[in-house]
Amino acid sequence: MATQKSMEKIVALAKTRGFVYPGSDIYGGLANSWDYGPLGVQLKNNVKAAWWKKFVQESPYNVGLDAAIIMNPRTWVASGHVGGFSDPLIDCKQCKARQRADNLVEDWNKENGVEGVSVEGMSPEDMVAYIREKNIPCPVCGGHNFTDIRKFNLMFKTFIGVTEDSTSEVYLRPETAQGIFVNFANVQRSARKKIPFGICQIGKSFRNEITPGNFIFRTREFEQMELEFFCEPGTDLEWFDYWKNFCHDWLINLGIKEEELRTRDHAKEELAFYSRATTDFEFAFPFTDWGELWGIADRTDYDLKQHMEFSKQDLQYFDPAKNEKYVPYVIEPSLGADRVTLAFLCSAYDEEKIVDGDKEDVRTVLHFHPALAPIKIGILPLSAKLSENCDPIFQKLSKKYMVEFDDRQSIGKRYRRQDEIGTPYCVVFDFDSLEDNCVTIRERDSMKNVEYEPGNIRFPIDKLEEFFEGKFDF
RNA sequence: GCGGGAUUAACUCAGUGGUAGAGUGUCACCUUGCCAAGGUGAAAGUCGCGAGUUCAAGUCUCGUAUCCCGCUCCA
Repeated sequence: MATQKSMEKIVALAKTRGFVYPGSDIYGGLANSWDYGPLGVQLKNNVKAAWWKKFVQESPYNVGLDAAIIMNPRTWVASGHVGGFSDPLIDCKQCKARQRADNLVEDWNKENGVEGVSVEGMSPEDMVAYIREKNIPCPVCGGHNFTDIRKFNLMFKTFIGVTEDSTSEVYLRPETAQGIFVNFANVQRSARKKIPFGICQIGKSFRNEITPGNFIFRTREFEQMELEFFCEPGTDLEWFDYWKNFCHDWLINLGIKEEELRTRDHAKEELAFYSRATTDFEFAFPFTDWGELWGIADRTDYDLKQHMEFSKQDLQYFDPAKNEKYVPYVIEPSLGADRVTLAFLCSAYDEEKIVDGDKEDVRTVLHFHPALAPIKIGILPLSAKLSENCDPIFQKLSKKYMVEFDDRQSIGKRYRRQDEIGTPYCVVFDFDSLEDNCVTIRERDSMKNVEYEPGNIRFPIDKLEEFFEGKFDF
């Protein structure tokens, strides 16, 4: 019987066991920055490797890319981030509520049946003037006393070169996607790809979010795993469904449960300006009902067309079969590496009640898919007297797997510790091992010893590599 | 940016003006022969920071920093 999981417990476990620490901890932290500890980096690397394997290595369509974080600033003009990646925020002086001025105007227009007035073209000054002119009230308290509009650009700015003059101003990328779009022609040509094909990238992105939070769910510095899949216009909706299913299967095969996952199609009004269709996979995070996990968007030919216009380069694809040129459509499944790592952590977390006679006990266990488990095998001598006998086993297995040796305290306590960090197998060297050169292998999920052959739980030490072969594949 | 809360050992917290505490964890030694919490001992805190009041401040006052939660927002 599982007890309830809570974010506090998961965050506490993450810190005590070394998955995730608060960033800059000894200086009192830095808001919403987090550092991955020894187990966390393993876990996240495993998540990224599992994604790369399915989306690049095993894919007949996709290839990989690793583009620079700092790009030519004109990229962000073309993509619309310089102009549009900021929110015009306005505060009500009376009740202190903050809202987006454009939403305020739009909502008021809709309610009052005003048509033909587009907020899109308004400058912040225009919006303030419009709000004053129409006497638009604060939707929270009804007041009319607003501050001026402040624009928060969500892109981090920095400077190239040693002097901070505006000619060398650059941005940290707010999404990895643009690094793919600007390399579309390079990749297509050099990898000799025919449409349909995709380009995958894992990398850091930076957004000056107004409100980050919820542990590593939303941070200002985060890692994305994105695929931009280029296809012929008109086939985009088919491919949209194809990748939707592909993403779904990836999550399920790695242990996310169906009931923790749902899809949500964006309504027409909600769609970003570049998108024709968007579906989110949402995960049942403990801190909220559902949180966005994986956004799959049909970006049409918007991005490539923008870059064609701003760079004056021809990014059309020549289809030799049809003997025609076109700008491909793009399907973009975009996944946050930190976010999905958190989802796997939450999904794996469990507290099991163990009843043994009149003794009752709770075991905290992370039921990671073996491919994701940070430590694959715990190597445990039954008694500390046998520690040295484990050396050859450690040497052999550590060549292939991330293993951990532990001889502290009682064997039961060590099993619990390995359960708590999600180690799927423990190899135990006992006193009989000295005689028969065999060990027992204990399995995390069953808490039972694995049988080598029916009726026999003793494993020859020289057969261990054979046993573990393929056990951690995905 | 606004509002609220918090800040004492690695963690969770107790401590209402008079010598800095507990549990868990960690480490050492012993014990432990297959599913945690047996023994002995140890390390570990200028009580977020700075002023003030007082014979005396973790405790009262003021300021300040940081974190957390909520709101606005999320390409």
